[in-house]
Amino acid sequence: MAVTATGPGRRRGRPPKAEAGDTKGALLRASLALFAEKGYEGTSVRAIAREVGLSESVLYAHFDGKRAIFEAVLAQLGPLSASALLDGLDPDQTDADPPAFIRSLVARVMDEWEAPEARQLISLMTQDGLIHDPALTADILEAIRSVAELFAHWIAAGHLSADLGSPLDLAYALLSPVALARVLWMHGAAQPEEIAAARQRAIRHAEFFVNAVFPASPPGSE
Amino acid sequence: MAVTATGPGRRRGRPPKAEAGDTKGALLRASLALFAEKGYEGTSVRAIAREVGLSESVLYAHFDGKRAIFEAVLAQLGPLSASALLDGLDPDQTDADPPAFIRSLVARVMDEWEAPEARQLISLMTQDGLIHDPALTADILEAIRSVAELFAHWIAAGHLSADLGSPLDLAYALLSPVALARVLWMHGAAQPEEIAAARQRAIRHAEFFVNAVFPASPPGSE
DNA sequence: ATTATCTATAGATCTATAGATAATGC
DNA sequence: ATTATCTATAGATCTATAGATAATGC
Repeated sequence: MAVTATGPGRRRGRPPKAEAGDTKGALLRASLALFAEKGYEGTSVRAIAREVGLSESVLYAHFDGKRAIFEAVLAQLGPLSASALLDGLDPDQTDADPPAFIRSLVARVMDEWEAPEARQLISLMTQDGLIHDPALTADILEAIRSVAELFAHWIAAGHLSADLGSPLDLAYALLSPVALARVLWMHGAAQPEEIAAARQRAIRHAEFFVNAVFPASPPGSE
Repeated sequence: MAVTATGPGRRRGRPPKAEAGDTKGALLRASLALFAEKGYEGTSVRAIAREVGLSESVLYAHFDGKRAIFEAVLAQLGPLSASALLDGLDPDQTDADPPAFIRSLVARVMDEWEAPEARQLISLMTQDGLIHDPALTADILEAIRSVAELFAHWIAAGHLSADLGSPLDLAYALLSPVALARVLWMHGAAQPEEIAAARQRAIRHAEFFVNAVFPASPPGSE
């Protein structure tokens, strides 16, 4: 009924250099968007090809098959996910004002998670059971552990009491509400208000945490 | 090659009452398990039928189609999900010892979430983007709000300081780490150790929270 | 010669329906 | 007559491959 492929599509052989374009990159981007929206099984090779405006078989020229492009999408996002919470961290600076450090840490991760690719990654994970992949939850625990070390350091330096809980307890109490805000609201199709609300939730949590954990810290001192 | 349907399967017409069984219930249970494991698109009507040991078309006798059985599965689990956090709550008792109430609340929800159906529900949600359904996140916020009222009450009654954050901040700080433990580790295929670890995380968090929020509460006083 | 696209198609699988058959309950 | 099952099949869709075609780069 509808003229799906308007006209003859495209000339038959290799396209002239002028209109070449980054087909492989386009396939990856389109695949991420579709897998994030519809899940792995819900996305057909045909749909990916249609999205980039090429024939289905072009995917097989660039990848071994459907599974291979899914894995290429994940591999491409792996580094983004590992973008360490604590990269380029100056120990002296963290000691100067732990509450300020915590506030800026949370603000920074929420910034990162706002990017479309980061949000599509969340949708991908909550679309295909990836969120229950032991490798992933191990990564999450690893991130929490690295922040736990920071708390251990602060306790040793006398910035905060050891009576509230272990460093891991503290790190989990700080980070898991931020992570839940990400999982629930920072998904691929999230509207700007949803994203803003998630950010607000995380920021407010950081504020609560600082109030509850650090003795007498002035809330808006910086 | 393999003799998939051994022999003629089953006699042709309506089965005698003796071997009747709860076909509809069996279809729902099998569907929940498969949707939770493989997702909606990853599950075929054929697979569901094979799981209950009947022909594919029997599903169409009980449901309008694949989508209809998915929705029936969800409808069946709705009440379980809404199993209110605070059902049958005695205001006097909650006032007597808020820390004890919080500890038992967290222990209680972790008990509920340990049930196979509750875990399959989590897998279902993280398999099909349901976790981003506005209706669901609204439900979650509603549960948090109901606990926030409790905190408001405790603040008014002088059990805790109003300086740490709003009642909603407190409720989110208490519940979201428990919810994240559920989402990450209390899935359909979770091993006993994983479930135990999630439970432990939640319990430890409750302990931390009580320590951080209530002035000088004896940890193991009950 | 190689690369990047195309068309055409094989073969599998999927949802859904039609129609047969046998037990049940009135 | 109604209900619960079966077999058979239609028609859609899916992944993947084969082989043609045209531009590129040596």
